[in-house]
Formats: sequence, C-alpha cells, structure tokens
Amino acid sequence: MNIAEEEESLPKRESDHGGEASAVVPHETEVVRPKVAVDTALFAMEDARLKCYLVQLQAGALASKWAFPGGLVRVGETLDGAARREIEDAAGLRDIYLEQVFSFGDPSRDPDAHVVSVAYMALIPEAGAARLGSRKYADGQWFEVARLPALAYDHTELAGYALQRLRSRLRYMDIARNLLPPTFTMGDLQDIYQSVLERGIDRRNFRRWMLTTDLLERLPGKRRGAHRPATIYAFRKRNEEAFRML
Amino acid sequence: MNIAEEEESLPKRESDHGGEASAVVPHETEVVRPKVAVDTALFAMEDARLKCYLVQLQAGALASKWAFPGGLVRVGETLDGAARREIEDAAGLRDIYLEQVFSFGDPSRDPDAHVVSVAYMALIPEAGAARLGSRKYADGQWFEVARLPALAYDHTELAGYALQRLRSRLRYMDIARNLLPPTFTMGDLQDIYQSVLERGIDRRNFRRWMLTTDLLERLPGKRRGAHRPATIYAFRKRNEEAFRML
DNA sequence: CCAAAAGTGTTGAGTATACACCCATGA
DNA sequence: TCATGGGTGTATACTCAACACTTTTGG
Repeated sequence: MNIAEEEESLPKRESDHGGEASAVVPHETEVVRPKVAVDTALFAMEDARLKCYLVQLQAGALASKWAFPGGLVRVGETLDGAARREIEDAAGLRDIYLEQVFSFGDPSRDPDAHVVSVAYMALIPEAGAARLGSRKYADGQWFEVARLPALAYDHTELAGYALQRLRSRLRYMDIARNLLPPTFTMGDLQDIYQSVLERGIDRRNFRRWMLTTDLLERLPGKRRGAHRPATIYAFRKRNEEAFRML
Repeated sequence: MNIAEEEESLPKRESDHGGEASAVVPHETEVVRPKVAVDTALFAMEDARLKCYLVQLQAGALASKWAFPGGLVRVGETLDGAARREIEDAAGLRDIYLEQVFSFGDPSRDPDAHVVSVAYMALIPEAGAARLGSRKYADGQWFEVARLPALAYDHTELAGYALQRLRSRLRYMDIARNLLPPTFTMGDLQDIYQSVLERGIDRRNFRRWMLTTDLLERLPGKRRGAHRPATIYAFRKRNEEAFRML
C-alpha cells in the first residue's frame, strides 16, 4: 500500500456528494475519501439473560432508528481509542472489555455518506452501570439479544457477528469474567454460558469442566438465597492462556 | 453513529500534516479524516510449504521495504472490492478466495498519513498463477511463511493474524479447497495441514478423519509419481457447513 | 416437610492417538 | 531389491454427555 503514489493519480468521484454530507464541500484539489467510524455492541447480563445496549439516532436520514453507539474516528486516534471515547460519551463507561469484531464497508450502508465502520464488541459486568442518557443520543436502552428491534445501517448484521464472536470466546477463553462482578456463584457463571450459547447445559458437567480449567478461585463465604447457600467464586488473576471447552 | 451531527462539530486536527501526504492540502473548511486502505496477505502452497506473496514499496517513507499488496479504498467501493482490485493490480489474480481478517488503525502505523487498513487474507491454488511484476510495484515474490523479511507498516502483525485465521479455518472448515487445484491426492491435502498447522500429523489418522468428513470425492484415475500411484480426490461441490477436526 | 437450588459421583459412547502391516512403483 | 510413499486395520486413552443421589436452606 502506498499513499504518496496513489494520492494524485486517483480520479475525483462525485458519487458520494448527495445527501446531507455535502454540507461540507471539499476543496477542488482535495480527493474525496470514505470516512472511518467505529460502532460498538455493548453486552451485559440482566435477569440471567444476555442484553445489549442500543441508542436512538437523532439526526441524518436514519434519525429515530435504533443503533449501536459509535461515531467517526478522528485523525491521530487509534480505533480502540475512538471506540472507548464513543462508549464513554454514550453510556459513561470507562475501562471496559473491548474487542474488534469486523469492518463493514458497503458504500450504501449509510445513506448520508460512504462510511467504513469498524465494529467492536464490549462487555460490562452490570447493565446498571451504563448511563442511559447522553449528550449525543436521546436515550439508551437494554434489549434482550433475542428480541432486538429493527436496527439502522447494517447493525443487525453487526449484532450477529458480535454475538458469534462472544460465543466463540466463551468456548475457548475466560471471557466470561468480563460479564461478572468480582465474586459470583457457579449458577451465575452458568447463566452466562446458557444465555450466550442459547442452550441448556448440564449443571454437574458444567461445574466439573469449569473447575478443571483451574480459572476459578473458591472464596471463603457463602451466598445465602432462597435455598441452599452457594459457594462464592472469583476468577484468578490472569491466565492469559486460551483453553478449550465443550 | 451519526455523520451529519458530528461533521461540523469536530475540531480540525493538524497532527497528520507532516510527511509527503501534505502535498495534498485540504481546503480550509474541509475536516481532515483518516484514510481507509486494504492490504491482503496472499497465500499459496509451493513445494509442500505455505508461502505468501510480498511486494516492494516504490514510494513514500517506507520505499524499498517489503509489504503485502494493498491501497486506498475509493468512494463508492466495497472493502472486498477494493481488496480484489488491488490484488488484481499487483498479481493479476481474479476470483480468488478472500476473507477479511482485522483492521489496523494506529495513527503511527504509516509515517505518511493516518491510514486505517482493513486487512484481508487470500488463497490461491497455485503460486505460479501470480504475476510477479505490476504497474504499481517493482516485483512480487513468494516467501516461506516461516522466513518472512522485515515488513513495512504493521504487516508483520498482519501476517500473524492472517496465519492464525487460516489455521482456525483449516480446523473447522473446508478452506483447504482454496489452496488446492481441482484434483489432488491425500498427500497434497495433508501437506497443507502440516505446513499451516506447523506440526506433523499421523498419515493414517489424517486420512480417516478427512474421509469421515465426507467432503471429498474419490475420482477414477490414479496419480503416478516416483512411487505407488495415489488415489485422486476432489472436494465435493459445496457443503457450506462448518465441521470439526482434531 | 416440601420445593428448589447446591454439591458429589458413576457410567457408557464416541473420538483421538499411537502404532503394525502390506502394497505398488521407480530407480 | 530397496527406498519411498500409498492404503487398510486395530488397540488404547481420553473426553463428553447422560444420569442418581444427597445436602442445605427458606417458607
């Protein structure tokens, strides 16, 4: 790839000069290029179900449609940095688990301009930690993954990719730690696996498998609930190493 | 993500106006944005070894360095389309297997400008099919994956990601078909698995496993070589379905 | 004492791996 | 005839999935 070489030889294109984006008129000598954005599918557990966070667009051709929070990448900024900035803007969350998933570049995905979107997946331990209002969007809301509304852009596809990535990571990595508070019970952990993988798992086999991975640490107390008290666990500091399951 | 809303409110940045890219000066009212490029790691088998195709950069701060072929995405063009165009330009290849791998966006990855690069992996059945000279690059060359030279940009990292993706696909999908001619022997197929996974595989177990997947079709003839003639196989039309291995 | 969740153990099926032997060809 | 890769079979270890029983609490 060579920027300096291509920059001059490329023909100017007019095809993206429709819509609202043309409010900004490039200089005659400027070559028009696709823009870069990031969009993040944020997941959390709530009521033993996997949910994801959506906002309602406020402007543009798709105003009032639901979408994942995101925005344009600025010059000098990393992609991860842009995703974190947008998540903090939209939901007031910092230092969360973030992972790049896929890039969407269909020129017609955004009716306002040609925008290449780098999609991210993010995980937080408590849905309640997300601020629902923001400067940029009217209101955020948590939706059950199985019952998402119609989404703007290609975000329905994005949701599928992000979920697929989450499932894959759950099978081979200790990613579940990012969906849990510091301490939890074996039942809490199994809820994650069951709702993300969308299938029942035998309680006893799950327990045995999870303990043999040696990722968990048994803590002294018990959690008291409606029935027999449950052992409290925490994830060990770090294993960094992938492992296998199921 | 909302373009119309952000477009005006974003501050202009000067940080990327060093280097050769500043030959193109944006208009005063134009907002400077990161550019989007695609870069493709092209793989093929040669002498029972996995190789990948590199070109030498001709201009810019990294001229004469080796890199994967790629270039800027044009407005109105899909990412896949841009990758295919660049591969055809660089190596004269069309209708090849192509898969998006990862996007790299570190602002300092290209000393000439802030360029976000969407990385692709491509596979072809014959290394010899690639044209080595091109309009854009001096000469292409096939390198053993285990012995790559120093690469420009973050392309060493790209190579790692692409290889990791290839390994993963080999385990669960019939992606090997894209590295093989229409007909081949069990030995040819095993060469791919061994060189991509970088480990020896028991010949008899490999054969049994591969045949139970039911992806192969036994063809009538035999391939005669230095020793006992080998059965000729072809991949069945399409299974589309993922499967598991090892 | 009963319902419901937590904790512990066993067993059989299916899969993966290691390995032995014979076959067909060119040199 | 021998070196080399091709073709077929078998024994064993291991993992996975199905399932039974007991324990501990709250109501």
